[in-house]
Amino acid sequence: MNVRSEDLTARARIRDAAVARFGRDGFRAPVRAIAEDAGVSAGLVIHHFGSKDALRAECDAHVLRVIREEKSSAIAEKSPAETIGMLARVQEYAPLFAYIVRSLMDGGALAAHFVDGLMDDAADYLEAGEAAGTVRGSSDPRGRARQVVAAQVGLIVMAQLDAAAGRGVAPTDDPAKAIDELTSRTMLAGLELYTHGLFTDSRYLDAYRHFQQDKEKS
Amino acid sequence: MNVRSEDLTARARIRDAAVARFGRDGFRAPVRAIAEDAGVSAGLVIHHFGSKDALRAECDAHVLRVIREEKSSAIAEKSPAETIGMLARVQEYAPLFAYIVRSLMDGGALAAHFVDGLMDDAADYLEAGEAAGTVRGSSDPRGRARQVVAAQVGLIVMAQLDAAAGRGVAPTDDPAKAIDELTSRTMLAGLELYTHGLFTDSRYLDAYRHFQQDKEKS
DNA sequence: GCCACGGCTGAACACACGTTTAACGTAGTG
DNA sequence: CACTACGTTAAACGTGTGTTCAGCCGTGGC
Repeated sequence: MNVRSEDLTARARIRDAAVARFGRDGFRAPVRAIAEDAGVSAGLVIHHFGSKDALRAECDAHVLRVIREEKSSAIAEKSPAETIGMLARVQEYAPLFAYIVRSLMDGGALAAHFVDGLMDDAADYLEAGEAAGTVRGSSDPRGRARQVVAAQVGLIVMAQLDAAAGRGVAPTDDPAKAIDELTSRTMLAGLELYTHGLFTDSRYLDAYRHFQQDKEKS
Repeated sequence: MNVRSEDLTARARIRDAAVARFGRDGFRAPVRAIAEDAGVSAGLVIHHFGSKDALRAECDAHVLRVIREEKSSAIAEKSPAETIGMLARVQEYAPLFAYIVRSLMDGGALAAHFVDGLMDDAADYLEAGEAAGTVRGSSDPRGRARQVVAAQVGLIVMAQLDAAAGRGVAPTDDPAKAIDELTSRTMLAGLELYTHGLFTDSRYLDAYRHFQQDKEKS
């Protein structure tokens, strides 16, 4: 955690450099750039990992491992929003967050695992909320968890887009600042939405339920 | 719209082939593949557009143009969900949708414009709903629109991730089917969320409001 | 009929990468 | 000391890919 890069074995230094590079520049970042960051030759990178793809797989595994450690170390009373916010806020984890965002937008395997984890967390958290009486019941808890996580994922992707269009900070550049911008811009609306809902009555919901029933009959 | 590819000028054929290829395989698709799809040589692609990047810019412009036409031709009474659903359902527009999704995950400039458009639509739609009494008031209409669009964007991205992980259909492969899968899996939960909200009371919202007030004082 | 021109092609070029290879140095071991 | 093993490097290799080039072909104008 708090070891200096000098203390790490070359293999670990390459891995960390790769995570940082991939996070900042995306997965098209050249092996040579990663090697330079780690202070080694490009050949050594291949020597240790076999190929660039294998290096990326190792990065995936490493990121996933750190996430799991972080998760298990924190008692499971955190909300998914806090999980994300925490990951981004702690400056030490900024490279990890950037890497995850990249993986998200690349459609990588890690991203699928990551959102699965987010959904599990969200489902647990919502269930706990139900038990505590702060969260409403749902006829589709899994779908609701997906919905909640999707909103977070979408906000991150949109923040990345805004940054590419010259507005705001990219989550892959300065995760902490990006998350701050993001929450300050949508937190109020989001909480209002989650507190009062969007519609004034249940006619849309009823309409969909009837539509579903008709569908089953046919 | 309904012209056969034979009738199009080579330039237009290349453009259409590029949109389709980019949508299916992503922007790393080789120029030669696009050329082959269009039945021309790779050189001609460059001859007409100057460079691959310029070709992509042209594709962006074209997609944006078609979207605008489609939008203006439809009276502005459609919900954002319907806009997306319609885009994907109409099989003719499937390549466009795939292209947009790719642009979304690539962080392209088009994607930023596209979500801007979605947000404008959502804001209009919600405002109309407010006027009609079916949608609640909001203290941050813009933020709410962003929130609603983010949920949609997130669901699309997550569908793409699921497909990459071997679950479900990729929006870039079969947009119509992917959207169907997606709605069947989250529509009920989403409508419940938008109808009743997530929380049983306003304590989270109140807490955030107080937090904001305290922040302003200091 | 001939000329010019623009659409078009196939081959060649240039470059950026991932990967391979041969060699070097150094630490540990008999 | 010799020898092996391993971490490491610089240079070379091969390939995929964007782009350029020289020329072909058909069409319209004089």
